[in-house]
Amino acid sequence: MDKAYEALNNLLVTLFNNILTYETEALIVDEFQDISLNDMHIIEIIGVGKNKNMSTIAKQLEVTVGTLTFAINNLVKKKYVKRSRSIKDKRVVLISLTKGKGERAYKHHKTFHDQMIQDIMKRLDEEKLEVLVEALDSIQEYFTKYSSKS
Amino acid sequence: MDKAYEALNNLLVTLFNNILTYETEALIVDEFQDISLNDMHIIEIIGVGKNKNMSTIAKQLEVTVGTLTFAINNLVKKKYVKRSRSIKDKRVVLISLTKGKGERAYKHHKTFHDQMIQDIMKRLDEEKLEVLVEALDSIQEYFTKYSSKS
DNA sequence: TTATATACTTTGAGTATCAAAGTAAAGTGG
DNA sequence: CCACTTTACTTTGATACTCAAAGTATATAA
Repeated sequence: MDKAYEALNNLLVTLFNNILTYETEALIVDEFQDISLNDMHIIEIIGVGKNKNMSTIAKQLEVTVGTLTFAINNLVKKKYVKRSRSIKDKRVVLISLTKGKGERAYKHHKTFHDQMIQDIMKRLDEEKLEVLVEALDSIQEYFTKYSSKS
Repeated sequence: MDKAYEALNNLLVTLFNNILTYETEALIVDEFQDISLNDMHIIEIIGVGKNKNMSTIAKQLEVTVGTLTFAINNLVKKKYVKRSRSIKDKRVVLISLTKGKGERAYKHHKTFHDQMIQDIMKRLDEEKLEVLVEALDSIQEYFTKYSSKS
C-alpha cells in the first residue's frame, strides 16, 4: 500500500462518514435549532424570492413528493416557508421562503458555504486550485458512472 | 463571483448532498440489498477476524449504544454478525462478522473503496495527487475547527 | 363529456435515532 | 465480605424521515 493511497483513503472515508455530522453542527445552530439539515437543503433549493412547485423540489432533493409534503408541512408550521396555489393551474402548489426566518436561514446556509470555500481557496494558489477542481470533478464523474439518477 | 469559486462551490454542494446516495447505490446491491449503508459502516468498523464490544463500535459510529443494539439485532437476524459474551467480563458483548455474509459484505465495501481510489489516482499524476490530499486535508481541518467531536 | 393524466396530500409501515429506565455483572470502600 | 457505585448492555417510548400506495382535486384529450 502506497502512502498517497492511504492518505486519500483515510481522508475520503472520514469525509464521507462525517460530512453530514459536520454540516449539521455548522448549520443547525442558534435561531435554526428547530429544523434539520434536510430542511436546510430544502430551503437552499427553494431559493430567495422564488416560487417552486412540489414536484420540482422533490426531484432536486431526490425524494418522493409525499416525503416532501411531510417536510414542507413542518417548515410551514415553523414559519420558514409559505404555500400558495398557482392561479394558472390550481393543482400546483407553489412554495416560497418567508421574508423573515426563511430568508435568514437561506442566507445562513449560503454564508456557511461561502466561508468554507473562501477558507479552502485561501490555502491554495491558483494552480493548486485548478488541480483540486479537476480532482473533485473526477470523483463526481466516478460516482455518476455508478448512479442511476442524474 | 470568480470561476474557480463557482466550480468549487458546485462540486462541493453536489458531493455533499449526494455522497450518501452515491455510496448507497454503489454498495447496497445484489447480495447486500437487505442491509442499509449504515449497516455497511458498522460492518466496516467491526472488521474481519475481530471481536469488538458494543461501546467501542458505538463510539466510532457516533451513535448511542441503544441505537447500536437495534442495528446489531438486525444484523444478527440477517446473519451478518455474531454476538458472544466475553469470558473475562460477562457484561461485555463481543461482536464479530460471520464467516459467510459478514466477511463478504466487508470485502465488498473494501473493494468499492479501493476501486474508487484507484480510479481517482489513475487520473492524476503524483504532483496533482499531492495537491488533492493537501486540499482534502484543508477541508477536513476546516470542519474539525467547527466540530465539537473528534 | 367521459376518460386519462397530473399535482399534490394522506395513510400505513419500516427504519433510525435518542433519552431514560431497567438488568446484570464488576469493582470498591469500609 | 457486604452494600454501594460504576459499567456494559438492552429495552422502551417518543420523534423523525422515508417510501409506496391510495385518495382528492384539477386539467387535458379523445
